[in-house]
Amino acid sequence: MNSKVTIREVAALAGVSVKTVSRVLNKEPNVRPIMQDKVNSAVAQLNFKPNPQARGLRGNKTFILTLLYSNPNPDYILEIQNGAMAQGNAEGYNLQIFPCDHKDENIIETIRTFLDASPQDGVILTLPLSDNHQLIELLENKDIPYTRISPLHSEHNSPFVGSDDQKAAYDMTKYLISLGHTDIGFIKGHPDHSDTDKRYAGYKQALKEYNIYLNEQLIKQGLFTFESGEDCARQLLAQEHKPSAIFASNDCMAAGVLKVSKQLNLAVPADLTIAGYDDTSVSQQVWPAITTVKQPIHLLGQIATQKLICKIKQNTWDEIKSIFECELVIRDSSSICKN
Amino acid sequence: MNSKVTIREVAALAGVSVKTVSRVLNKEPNVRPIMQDKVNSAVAQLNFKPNPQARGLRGNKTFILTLLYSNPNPDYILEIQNGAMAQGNAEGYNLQIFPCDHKDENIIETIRTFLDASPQDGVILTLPLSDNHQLIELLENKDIPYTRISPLHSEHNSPFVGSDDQKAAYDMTKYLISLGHTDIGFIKGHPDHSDTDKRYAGYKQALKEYNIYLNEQLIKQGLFTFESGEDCARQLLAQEHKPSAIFASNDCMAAGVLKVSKQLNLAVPADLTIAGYDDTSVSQQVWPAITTVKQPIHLLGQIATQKLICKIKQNTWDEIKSIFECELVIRDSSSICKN
DNA sequence: TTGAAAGCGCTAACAA
DNA sequence: TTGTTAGCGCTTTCAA
Repeated sequence: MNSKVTIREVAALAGVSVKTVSRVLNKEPNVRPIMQDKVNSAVAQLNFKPNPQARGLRGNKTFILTLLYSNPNPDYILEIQNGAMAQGNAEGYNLQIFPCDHKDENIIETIRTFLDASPQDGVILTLPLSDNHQLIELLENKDIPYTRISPLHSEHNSPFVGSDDQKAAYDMTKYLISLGHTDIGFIKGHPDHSDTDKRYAGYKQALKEYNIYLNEQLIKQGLFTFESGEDCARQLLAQEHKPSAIFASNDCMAAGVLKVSKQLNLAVPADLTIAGYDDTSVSQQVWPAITTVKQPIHLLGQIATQKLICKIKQNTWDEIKSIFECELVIRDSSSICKN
Repeated sequence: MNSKVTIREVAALAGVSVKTVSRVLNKEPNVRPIMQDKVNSAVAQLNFKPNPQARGLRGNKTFILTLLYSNPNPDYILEIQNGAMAQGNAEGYNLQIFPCDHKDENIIETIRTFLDASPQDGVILTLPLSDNHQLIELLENKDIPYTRISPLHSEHNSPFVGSDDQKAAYDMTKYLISLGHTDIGFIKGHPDHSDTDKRYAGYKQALKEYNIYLNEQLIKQGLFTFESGEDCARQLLAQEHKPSAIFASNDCMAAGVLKVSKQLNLAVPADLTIAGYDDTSVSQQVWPAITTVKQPIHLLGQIATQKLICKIKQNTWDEIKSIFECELVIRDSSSICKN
């Protein structure tokens, strides 16, 4: 399927041995500049592209990275994917995907089969797979390099990236407090996602800092789905002591809150301030648009990939972890508390 | 990175030649069942997985399919991707992705470079790339098998899949007419997408069938974006002769229409019926939820992949094209015309 | 600094 | 029906 030019033809045209061509291609030392020029011009003239399969076969490399995901949020995944692709491509790697279902009991076996059948140089894990211990053990046992995006803990000295969810949730809560809200409902995310705890921690931290009593009645357990957002909102708004603001752990759930508010004839933001998390398209496309937190998702995908490639090549020293700041995106669903 | 067991070890354990192992692995004829059993048990015992790279190098195959996309709709892409993955995986192929930007002037060069550097067995094209003639020529010249999803025309006898957009838009328009609407605004999609024309044709077809005059004032050119939906809605609703229903060519734009209606204090669906297209998450997460058209996206990805693999293997005869029906998803944004 | 030859794991061609 | 041998395109010995 690829161009038919081989290293032998390049060598012939350049008047050198194949090994010299190989050396130039791989930027190995100990080649005289004159030779390099000869080779480079032959390469250019023939439009030669080394065959990655052959390279891989010999060197046990594939130049393929795999993104493993099991996440219902397409905006998130696609942005991670694009970030990973951008970085990988820049460094000569291609990106393979493997969608899986983290609720599947046999997920580990499925992934094991996949890994056995599809050689790759490394794997990128997204939530909630980043926190799957069995999966991590599998990768460790198989000695496959991997990076994780937004895991809860560091493990086995493997590189990871994340965004400072706790700080972002803290900032958002502080922002809501600055608007005069003190009865701030909070909808937690899915218990399987480590993000859930970090966001909740940020919320608590802000309340504590401002000496606001943590009212358990205002905390509801969501599942990151629209429906769970609705349910929690109904519970929160049915209580005697209603919150004047609700901070949902993601945009989907915030959209659910918005729907319920409208059904209950609560004006947003006049009667109820709503905040979400993730800055997904839905947060912009509802009305009023939802105030939210924007994670640097593209960057997470990019840096995760960079770290992975570093680990694969083992040739440059790299920080094991990188945590990035999020930013608040203030939209129309939040305003000063009228009480 | 893969298991270290080679075909030679299997041959040794089974007491046969490597070629016989190879024959069994590839299900070639002319091997006695006794031999097959020997080989199979040795394979199982050693947990042998043939190395795809080596296989590929010899047979000039990679068992990798590439999904080329340049589409701002993450819900759509991810669903295509999952469908393609499901099918590919079932047939022993892996899926690689290559996101690109169809507005980039150098897109063809970018793709050419990618194709040269990354061997693959075939390529899947999504809109709007499915209609890019230069790209198709490139693939034809390089003799790389490809399938296209939802292209406007058939070309070079290459397989494609699509959904019957015209019929779906026709059905939706008919449904709106059945509710008593006659002044039905229509917001077209991006002119670069072939879907745009098909959906518009369906709209016109229904009007014609019901002898409803096609009022050019009610037709607006959108761009598939939320903002363009807003703009078109503002134009439509500022006119003296307002539509009682608006059919937007996708959900994003329909969400824009919904926003504008609310800003203009028009109740939906009481004062204005809204319909979208695509059944993306936003259509479910706004309130009221938007009546829309659901394409069998997963299936499109799946069948496109199936056809591609057929073409690669050239061993089974397969219909060059498959067109699937869409279904209407009636939600809360549509109701009987009160006039 | 350069090159010849061996071989990565597999399959195609040919021979037995 | 089965096995032997060559070689896919590249990189890695190891020798010059």
